[in-house]
Amino acid sequence: MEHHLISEKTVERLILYRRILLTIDPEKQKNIVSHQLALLTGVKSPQVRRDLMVIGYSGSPARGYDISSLIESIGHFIDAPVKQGIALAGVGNIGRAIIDYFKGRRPKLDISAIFDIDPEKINRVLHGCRCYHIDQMEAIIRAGKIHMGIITVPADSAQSVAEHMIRAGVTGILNYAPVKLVHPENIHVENRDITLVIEKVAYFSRQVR
Amino acid sequence: MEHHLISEKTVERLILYRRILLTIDPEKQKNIVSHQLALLTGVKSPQVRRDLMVIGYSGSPARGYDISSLIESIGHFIDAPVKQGIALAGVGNIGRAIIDYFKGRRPKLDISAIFDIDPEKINRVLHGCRCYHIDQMEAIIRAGKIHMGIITVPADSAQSVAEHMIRAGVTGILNYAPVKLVHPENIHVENRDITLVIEKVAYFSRQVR
DNA sequence: GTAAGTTTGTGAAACATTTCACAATAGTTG
DNA sequence: CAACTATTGTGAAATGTTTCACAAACTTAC
Ligand SMILES: NC(=O)c1ccc[n+]([C@@H]2O[C@H](COP(=O)([O-])OP(=O)(O)OC[C@H]3O[C@@H](n4cnc5c(N)ncnc54)[C@H](O)[C@@H]3O)[C@@H](O)[C@H]2O)c1
Ligand SMILES: NC(=O)c1ccc[n+]([C@@H]2O[C@H](COP(=O)([O-])OP(=O)(O)OC[C@H]3O[C@@H](n4cnc5c(N)ncnc54)[C@H](O)[C@@H]3O)[C@@H](O)[C@H]2O)c1
Repeated sequence: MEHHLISEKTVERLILYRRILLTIDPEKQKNIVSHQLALLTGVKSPQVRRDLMVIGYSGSPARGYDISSLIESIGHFIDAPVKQGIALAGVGNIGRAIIDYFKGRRPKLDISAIFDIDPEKINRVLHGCRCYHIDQMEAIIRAGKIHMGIITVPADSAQSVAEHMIRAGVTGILNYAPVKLVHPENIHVENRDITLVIEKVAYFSRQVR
Repeated sequence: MEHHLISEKTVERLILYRRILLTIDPEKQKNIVSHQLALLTGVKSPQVRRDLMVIGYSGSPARGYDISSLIESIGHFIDAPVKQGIALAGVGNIGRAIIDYFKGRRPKLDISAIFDIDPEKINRVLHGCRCYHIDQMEAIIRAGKIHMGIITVPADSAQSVAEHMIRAGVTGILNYAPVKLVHPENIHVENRDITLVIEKVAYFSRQVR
């Protein structure tokens, strides 16, 4: 299978398509046409067709796409072949919200190791996940063959936590701290800076009027 | 003033530039060259220059940009002329994390009205903000001339909450619920879907190896 | 005061992504 | 089974974004 030249945007949309397709009752509807999937996801229909072309999925003219096999094809493309563990550092407000919310939501992904420095949290089990001291992180990530990390520590610890994660073999990081992480360019880093996005939406809310 | 043709990406970067510039001690450094700002923010230097060109800010050859006047120029461009109120609906895990975290962080932006349906929360003051029943939202948004909303309610209430917000005059929405909101196209909607971004980073973490 | 050394500002090129538009194709109907 | 309809798959165009590359401009040093 040949997936390297696929854009981030396409990956995001594929994930979105699957999410929407999963909400459709398979008893009620077996097929979907590009125009309807477009409507449900807020993209244009040629875009939907192009994205599905990218993963080599073919529909049928005049009948559209078979929902269940499309879900499966997207899964083949997007999902890990086996369950993939995720490490999370910083069990504070957002850290806890994410752990709580994400638990059990994607069958192939699991926040399987969480870390903090607060003695109150260490060794306690939160949402079914035991919290370890950050000093144990490298060893546990290595042992668990974990390749993705979520950073929800305060800004001034984020770079150091990222370096430990990368040293232990993490290749994808989701960073909630409002700092630009310095990292090797082969590491995928996604920043979710809440202050930044609030400012952005505030800006556009004023342009619109 | 002429700002309509400015791209979302440029706006995001401008906000980022300002954030970084604000961390520089004005006693120690008065000027900055595009190359350094690029390094600190992780973009390329021609991109920095182009972005500043877009807002009509000029530097000086051989000396770069004056940090304090650049901060001010970005502020002129990005910030509301007066303090702008923000409404937040759904005072649960992420809702509370955002309220708590954002309080006082941007001088021109204030989460000034929060809403829920849980009787335990209504009329209580959380992080200095009184929580009202969602039924009062339209009236309060209208009265407060609020133009931006944050949605952190469960997925099945998100569309209805969005419609109330829009009806009351909101033109920009930051949506954390994992649903595609249906909305008039002049409304700016930004989706922050945590499950989606976790899946995305997990995907790329596997491509990288 | 001029030469050397930087850095900006920006047209133009390169690259990326989206959208158009239509031939090919499958299904449906009489 | 032929005509009609609807939808796919996809080259090509359009649009959007980033990067290059270099003249013009300012600073510094001698
Ligand atoms: N809450 C939000 O909505 C929000 C929004 C934007 C950004 N952020 C960012 O996310 C991060 C966390 O925010 P929060 O509100 O959850 O903060 P928080 O203070 O509630 O949680 C931080 C947690 O990290 C732990 N910690 C501190 N240093 C650590 C280290 N070196 N290693 C491991 N754990 C460590 C603390 O003990 C605490 O449990 C911060 O960087 C913050 O800027 C939060
Ligand atoms: N916690 C996360 O990390 C996370 C991640 C991704 C998405 N989300 C999404 O964010 C939303 C909130 O998540 P959460 O974890 O904070 O959930 P939560 O259950 O902790 O909070 C939801 C809050 O909304 C209130 N609410 C319910 N219906 C309402 C209505 N009609 N009007 C106003 N308030 C109402 C509830 O009383 C509760 O206080 C959900 O849509 C969830 O899917 C959360």
